[in-house]
Amino acid sequence: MRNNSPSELPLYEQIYNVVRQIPPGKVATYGQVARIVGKCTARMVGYAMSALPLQSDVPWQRVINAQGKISPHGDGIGTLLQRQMLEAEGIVFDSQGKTELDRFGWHGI
DNA sequence: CGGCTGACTCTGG
DNA sequence: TCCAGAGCCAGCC
Repeated sequence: MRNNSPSELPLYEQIYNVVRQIPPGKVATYGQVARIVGKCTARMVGYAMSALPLQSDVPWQRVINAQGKISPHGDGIGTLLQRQMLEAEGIVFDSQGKTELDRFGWHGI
């Protein structure tokens, strides 16, 4: 097993590790991921996501803000792409671009 | 080694 | 309901 010693892994990698655990069709908030990692804040998660390319092994698209909405980032291309990918997974957005965390929110493992 | 940047969240008005 | 400010930390140049 890859030593699961998180202390040896960079914080960003720990965050990515948690994000990879989010199952398809579900979404998690930055704060939620931060809470699972237990040693970083919601901002750290957002910063870590920004360091990821649009195409990566990490389902960064499933990470949204506490309002259940997608935070605008980049030129907006990534934001729109995120919404499209989430819709492709079955996530539904209302006219406000908001999703129901109560229904699609990830509860953790 | 110093400084800058960044996809959040909360509270108050 | 919307706007503004503060707190927070790691990675990169």
